[in-house]
Amino acid sequence: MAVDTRTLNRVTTSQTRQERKQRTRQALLDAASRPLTDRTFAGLSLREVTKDAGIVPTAFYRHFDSMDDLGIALVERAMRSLRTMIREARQNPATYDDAIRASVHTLHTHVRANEADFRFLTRERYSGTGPVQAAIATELRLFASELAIDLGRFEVLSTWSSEDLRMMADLIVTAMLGIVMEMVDVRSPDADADEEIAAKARKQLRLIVLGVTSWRSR
Amino acid sequence: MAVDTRTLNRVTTSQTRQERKQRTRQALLDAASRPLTDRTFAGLSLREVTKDAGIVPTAFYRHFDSMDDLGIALVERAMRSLRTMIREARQNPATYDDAIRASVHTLHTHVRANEADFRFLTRERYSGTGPVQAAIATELRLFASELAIDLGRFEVLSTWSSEDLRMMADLIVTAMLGIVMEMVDVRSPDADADEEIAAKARKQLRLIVLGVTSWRSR
DNA sequence: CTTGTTGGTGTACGGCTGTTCACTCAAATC
DNA sequence: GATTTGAGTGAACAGCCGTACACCAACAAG
Repeated sequence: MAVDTRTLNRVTTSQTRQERKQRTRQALLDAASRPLTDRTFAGLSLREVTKDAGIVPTAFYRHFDSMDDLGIALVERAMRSLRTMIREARQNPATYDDAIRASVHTLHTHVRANEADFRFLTRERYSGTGPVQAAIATELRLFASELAIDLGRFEVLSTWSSEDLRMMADLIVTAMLGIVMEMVDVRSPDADADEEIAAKARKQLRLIVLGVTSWRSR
Repeated sequence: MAVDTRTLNRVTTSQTRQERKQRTRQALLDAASRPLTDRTFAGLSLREVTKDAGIVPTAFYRHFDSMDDLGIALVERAMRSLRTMIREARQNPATYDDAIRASVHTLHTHVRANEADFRFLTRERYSGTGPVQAAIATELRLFASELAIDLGRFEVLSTWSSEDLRMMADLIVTAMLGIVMEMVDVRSPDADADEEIAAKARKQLRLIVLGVTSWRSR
């Protein structure tokens, strides 16, 4: 279970100081990620994390100021997953129905490939107040803004006010985060259950997009 | 800050045993509710709650088997708030646009009147695994089912499959829980900010409803 | 080759945690 | 009026928590 970094470091000779430090830093992040499947970040203890990372509690401070500091590092890592996904989804600006199909497929693939990151984001998003939640809120707001800009590029939406575009983007983000939660909370994820959730996602997006076509602003 | 139940009980003479027990039970629930503004339920300790309730830690077990048990009692209390709201909203089966306006108004009023309950529900909903989250998930699923049935009574939706109705109900519930989160997370809630959020809620619902009118199932 | 830097160690502390146990004493029951 | 019941008490426990401190040993820089 617990990775013995000391042994690991001893056998792998001739590594620069920076390499070693980065390696244990990663070990700390990994050790913190693992239990988040069934517990909140707030429920982690510094001692537990350091033990799993294979270092002594006091050595923690060589890498992070506090657990909150580590938490923010986790947010950044998870957001990198999300941004990678968005970049891929942005590649194919097809028609609406194609875009929906492609987007949901991209979402599904990335969520399954980076379950831990997405679970972390969606779970921690609402869990009370704290630096971690603040960081997530900021990133997600930024993300919704970018989506609003993307939406504005569609012809039907070219006349919409930025406020309305933002409203629509928020609805989409909220709905899709709900979908992510469902995917990530399935106990034994099989292809059938996944397809069912994906179908639901497509329908919800289709419902929203259909609303757009018959929208008359104010 | 901390209510001294002992003193309180001493001055108020001649109370039956049941009354006294219920009174401290309530004190425990209240003491548990208070810190939930800025912390997760999982972050509460038995000792802290009993201290705030004015009893000794060991007396806790006279009322609840565990903190999780208390948590479930909190869920039940919060769901009573939600159900009261729904019952009121169900009273006025007006046309779509009126229904949206009335529903959002009802939502806004009840959330502001029972902030603690709604904050608890929306916050705890996603926070990891546990009996509390399971209880919330069950109640919310039940709630979405009822909404799906209500939706089916509208003429435009009479031909929809129950599966599609459920999909739509889930979208509405998710979107409105997002709205509740926004309301409940505003630091200093003034009328203007509230109206802005309410306007957003109305638009999102309108967008969804508009989608319905131009929906062609499969 | 010497010296300074630094990631990791081990001990120790005070404080908080859930739970046990034997107890009191007032209300409820007989 | 005597007896039972049960909510609340208070001391004690083993265990975990974050963090301060002095120390070591290996790498980096001079």
